[in-house]
Amino acid sequence: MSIKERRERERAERERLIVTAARELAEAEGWDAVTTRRLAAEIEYSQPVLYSHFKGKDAIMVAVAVQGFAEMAGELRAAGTSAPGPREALAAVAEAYAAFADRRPALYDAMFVRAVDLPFATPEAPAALREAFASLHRVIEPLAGDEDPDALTETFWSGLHGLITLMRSGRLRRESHDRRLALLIGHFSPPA
Amino acid sequence: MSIKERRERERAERERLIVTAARELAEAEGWDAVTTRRLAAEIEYSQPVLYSHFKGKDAIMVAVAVQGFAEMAGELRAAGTSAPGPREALAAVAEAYAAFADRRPALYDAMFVRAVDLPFATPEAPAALREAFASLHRVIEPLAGDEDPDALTETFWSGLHGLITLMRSGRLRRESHDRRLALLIGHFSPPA
DNA sequence: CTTTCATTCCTAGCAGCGCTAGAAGTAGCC
DNA sequence: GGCTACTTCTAGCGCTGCTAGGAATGAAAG
Repeated sequence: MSIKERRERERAERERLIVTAARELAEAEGWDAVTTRRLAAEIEYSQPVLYSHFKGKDAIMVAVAVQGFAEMAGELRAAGTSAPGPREALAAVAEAYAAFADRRPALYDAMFVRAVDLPFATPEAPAALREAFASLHRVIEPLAGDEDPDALTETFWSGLHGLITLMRSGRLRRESHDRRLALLIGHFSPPA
Repeated sequence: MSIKERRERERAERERLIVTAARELAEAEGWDAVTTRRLAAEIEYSQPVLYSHFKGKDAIMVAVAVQGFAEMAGELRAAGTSAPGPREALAAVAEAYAAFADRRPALYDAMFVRAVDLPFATPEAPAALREAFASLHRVIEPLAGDEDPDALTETFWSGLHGLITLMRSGRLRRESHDRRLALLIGHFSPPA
């Protein structure tokens, strides 16, 4: 049995290598630069090897996205707990979200813009994704009043996502990002 | 001179034909189906003809997007004027925006998701685009209070855009769209 | 009416893409 | 050492956006 185990270990190792290479290539040059040929060269195997691990290029992007969810969940969680009041907590999590998107644009793309073969608003969604959403939910809920906390969280999230994607595509000026973010936060916080 | 004029007229006609064909193909089957070969076949000319009118495929998408801005501007303007109060006006325009995006997903994509070779937050932006934005601005301004109306409009717009894109990519459940939209509107309206 | 010339347009092809069939090589087992 | 099963590679398919170079067209000149 030990031979088989070793092989499975090596296989898993190579799978990690693929995901890491894809992520690094995407972060360095964008997802358009991540072609199956480039990726194969990077891991020093031939192209078809990729397809013995993943169904296709999209599946590789999904794997990268899942890594991203885990990281984001950690950062949002940290941001949410170290705040004095509910209003500050919301601001901290929102800013952490925006900072993550800004620091890891390619990762954010894989998570929220490109890959779609991923269950989102269901219990089958990846645990890390549900956890990241929960961090948002946790800081929204105390401010929900008589409103539906789930829908409110989704709405606030949409606001963040819109700010980020429109800014990144050059449709919103970067200079006024902080002002817009503050406005969004303000409009989802109690009236002072 | 008349011969040259006739030719220019025919050329302009063919250019319209290209844009229309691209738009119809995109709306029927999505932008992935709009290949230069498909498009050339649709207008019954060879591929290179497209490149004598447009720099590339992206430029064709930009032309389609500009058409979209004009239509959206008209619809938003109409929605904004036929409302009794400022709160209702905001709701009407927001719903018109969401309805447009829902009815013409491919067009919305060209306008706000894909094509990027287009000046946005500057005076050089297409007139129709600035007009569409102005319709949003017009209904936000009365509700701005002491806040910056420009930044507030951009923030509200981001909220709409986020709702739409996240829903369309399957990341938000369609059933609760109305509830989210109402929450967004409510949080940018006076406290009752 | 024919020839010249400029313009328009098409055929053919390049380099790249995601993906896959089938051959070649490698490793474990008897 | 020889057989078997698995792994990995080479080669290629059909597609993409885009372009060079030649063929056809039609207006102007003799």
